[in-house]
Amino acid sequence: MNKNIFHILVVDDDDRIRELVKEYLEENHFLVTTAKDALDAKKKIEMVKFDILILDIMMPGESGLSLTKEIKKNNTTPIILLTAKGETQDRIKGLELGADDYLGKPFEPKELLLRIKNILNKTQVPVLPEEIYIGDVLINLKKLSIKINNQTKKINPQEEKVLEKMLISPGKVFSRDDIGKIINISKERTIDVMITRLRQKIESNPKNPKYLQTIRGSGYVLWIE
Amino acid sequence: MNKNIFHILVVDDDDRIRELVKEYLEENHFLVTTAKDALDAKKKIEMVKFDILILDIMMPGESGLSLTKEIKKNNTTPIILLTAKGETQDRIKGLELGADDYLGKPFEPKELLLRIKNILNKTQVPVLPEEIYIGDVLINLKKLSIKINNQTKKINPQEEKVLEKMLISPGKVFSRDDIGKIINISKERTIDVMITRLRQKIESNPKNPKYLQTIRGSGYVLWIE
DNA sequence: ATCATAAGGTATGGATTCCATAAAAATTTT
DNA sequence: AAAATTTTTATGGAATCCATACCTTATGAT
Repeated sequence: MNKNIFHILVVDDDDRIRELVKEYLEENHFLVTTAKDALDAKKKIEMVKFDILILDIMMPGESGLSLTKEIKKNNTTPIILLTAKGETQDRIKGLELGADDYLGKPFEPKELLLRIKNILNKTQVPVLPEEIYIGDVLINLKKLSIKINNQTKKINPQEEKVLEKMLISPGKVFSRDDIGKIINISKERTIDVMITRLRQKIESNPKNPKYLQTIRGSGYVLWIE
Repeated sequence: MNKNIFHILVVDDDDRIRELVKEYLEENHFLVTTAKDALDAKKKIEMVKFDILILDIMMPGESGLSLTKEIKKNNTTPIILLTAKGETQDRIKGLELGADDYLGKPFEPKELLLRIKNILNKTQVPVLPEEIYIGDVLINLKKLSIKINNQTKKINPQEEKVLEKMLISPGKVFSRDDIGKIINISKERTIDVMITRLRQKIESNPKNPKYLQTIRGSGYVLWIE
């Protein structure tokens, strides 16, 4: 029952907002699809089962409100509406039509995230604190820094991405393929190299790794404690 | 016009919630008063001008909805309602009666904080002392001066704005985008230049910054040990 | 135990992206 | 208009990325 990846559809005619939201949510471990108008959205909704829909109310063509009504007829997918600031009427209308929450533009991405989590019954979305200890290693994902034996090392963005995923699912074996998907690499050796580098940073004895271990034939695991 | 301390009234019949919210908001630099029912609340509203009211809908005696209606008659103070989970009707009713936002119980304190900040138009500025030491650097934001190695330098208004935000959230990574928003700039290089200048003022060795560090691929951090 | 082979580790290098900063140009303040 | 500040531009340099070649280690068949 525990789903790992939630799929969100973001519908907004403003390219900038669409991309911004997409990026932000992807950073936070959601799978994101976008649509630029109601028509586009409906097509995609037919094809894919989304976990949440985020609709802008003000759009050329069919409005978000109208779309909400239509969708809710035969679909219970939660909907969050984006409303222009101060448009109380829209908000009320939206809730009446079955929207589950609304957010006034302009909004903080973080706030959107909170509302999404709220709808998903909290806790389900993996959230990593900014600073994480594994054993005696202190990892700061935002600052891309790792403190070990009282010295601070830096990790690279790619390394961070992989490390982050592994931290979300410690103990899970990541195949090279899995890792390749995370950072868009296909060559196996390349992935090895990256693991090597990571080891040099998070292991006090990289040759004999304590945390980032190899599972021969399968891939790599992060062992925390 | 810049107010430093915002005063919030929390009205809830549940002692535990009242205290929890109070503590949390106080930690976040708000002044908090509580009331345990509508009557109590009205007394206090008469005596003090609050910046935000947080009302529980379900209370013995007069309900939060009724109280909202009453208050909004002769008062524009923003109101956030706390509604039981799933009580869509209450939410709609609340908004119709003039509430400014709602939050379903149970809620994350952090989320409440976000909504409060939203209502306060994000102007809420945590108070910084006029003079601040970071390491051996003495920063005076009002005077735009920086004392380092016994010599005093001047910072410019733009630089001050950015430095101030970073001082409020030391350790937080500011993307160029974040910084751009602070001083209304979009060109990335421009922001770099400004960071360079700031470094020349607050770092004893600007080429190898100790406080104002680059997070490649992400932005900049102020590191106050 | 030995060996052949499969699997994993790493040093190196070219291409690329990202950042620092000097210097000039534009703008605002005085 | 002089001075101060801010913005743009150009350039060099540094960090990161990906791939490849070569080396080392683990494993299982004999």
